[in-house]
Amino acid sequence: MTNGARSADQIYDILSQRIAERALAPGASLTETVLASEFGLSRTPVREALHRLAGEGLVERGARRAFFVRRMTAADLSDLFESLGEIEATCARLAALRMTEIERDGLNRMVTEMPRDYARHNSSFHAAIRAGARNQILATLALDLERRSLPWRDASLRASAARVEQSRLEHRAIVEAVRDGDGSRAAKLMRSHMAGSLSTISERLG
Amino acid sequence: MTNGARSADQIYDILSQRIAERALAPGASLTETVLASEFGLSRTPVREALHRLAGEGLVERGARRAFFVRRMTAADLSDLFESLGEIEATCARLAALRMTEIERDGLNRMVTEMPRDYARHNSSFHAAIRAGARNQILATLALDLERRSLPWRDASLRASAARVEQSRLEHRAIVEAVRDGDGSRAAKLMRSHMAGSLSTISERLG
DNA sequence: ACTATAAAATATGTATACATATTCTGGCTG
DNA sequence: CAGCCAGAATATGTATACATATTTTATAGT
Repeated sequence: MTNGARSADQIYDILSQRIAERALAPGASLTETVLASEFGLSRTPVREALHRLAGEGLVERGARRAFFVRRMTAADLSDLFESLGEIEATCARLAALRMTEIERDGLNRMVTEMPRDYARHNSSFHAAIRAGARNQILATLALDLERRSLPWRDASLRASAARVEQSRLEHRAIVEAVRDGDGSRAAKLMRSHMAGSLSTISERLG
Repeated sequence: MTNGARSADQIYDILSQRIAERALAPGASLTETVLASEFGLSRTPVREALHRLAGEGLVERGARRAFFVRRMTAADLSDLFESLGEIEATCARLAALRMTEIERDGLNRMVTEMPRDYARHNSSFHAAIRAGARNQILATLALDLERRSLPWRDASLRASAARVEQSRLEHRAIVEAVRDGDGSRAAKLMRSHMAGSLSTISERLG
């Protein structure tokens, strides 16, 4: 995620990360010339990075066509989180139909062991499901939406120990459905798992 | 779809359409300088359009980082069509849960009348379902994937009268499920409807 | 003839200057 | 004082020149 020979790619990665971490807050302005001098480059690669971010919905344009970090309404956020949940659910359904026995066993081992780093574990779990779905495009869409949703997640909720335990239980239930080859149950469980994991930030919507 | 004040947008629209119509065949090279002189513009807006097309997967890069119209393997096509089908199915499920009575009645009228222009009718039908799903992001994803799949559809199949009649029946069944508020049935029917409508071109994959 | 190597060709990557469009500001006018 | 019009300010849009990277081609040596 962090490399690309071209300066434009590096700028894209850096800005993308800053937005995800909210080092660049929603509504912050991103002007080509300012960024160019900050990075010690010309406007050209900065411009390319900004257009790319705009195409992915992380950045918007307003007066004087200036770029700024996207502000989202509650409805926008709801749509975004729901979309991500639906796509992950679709992947779970397909994974239930398509994973090999070996993959199913691996997935099962993953959720029965006690994870040390939950964030990492969670990421691996979802990656395994997406891989099991055998559809590169759906996997890419899920990753894009996830990145797009990062600046809007409620970090405090993620950290909660109770929430982590709850998530572990949900993961296990999903894996059980996958092992049974029960696609629609896997999808349903994944949908509600995502709905619970993703939570909007009610205050300061941008 | 055809307007945008900026030259870069116009170039994007034109190239996008040419690729969809296969006026630019898969594998055709798109060099910035050639296109620039063809459009009577400089490389800058052409460059922007090409990068945007590349980001959407219509165009790829190869030797010398040159751009060319994307070639797809059978597996790529299968993933693309499946993704589109799954997202439309998701929209159908949500529409079954969320459409108003008025919308359901409108949808029902749409599929009981005999359409004069089937392509137009089909497009309206899917648009209505997407609108009923009440999720702007899913709707946009569906439109993007549809545009991306256009160059690869088998036109001969679409024209078939038998196929049109079959589609009409499938539309009616979907509407029935939507009217019943039966989301999972609507999704299932939409999924198989899409699988039947979209067909890969086995010869000349690019 | 074949291989290695260096130079040319070719396409994009980047920098910079200028064009254009839109907002903001200030002063004029009613 | 309100409203409007002109011009400055500001940000992106476009054009063009130059840099860089990679592939092709030509050539020399064995």
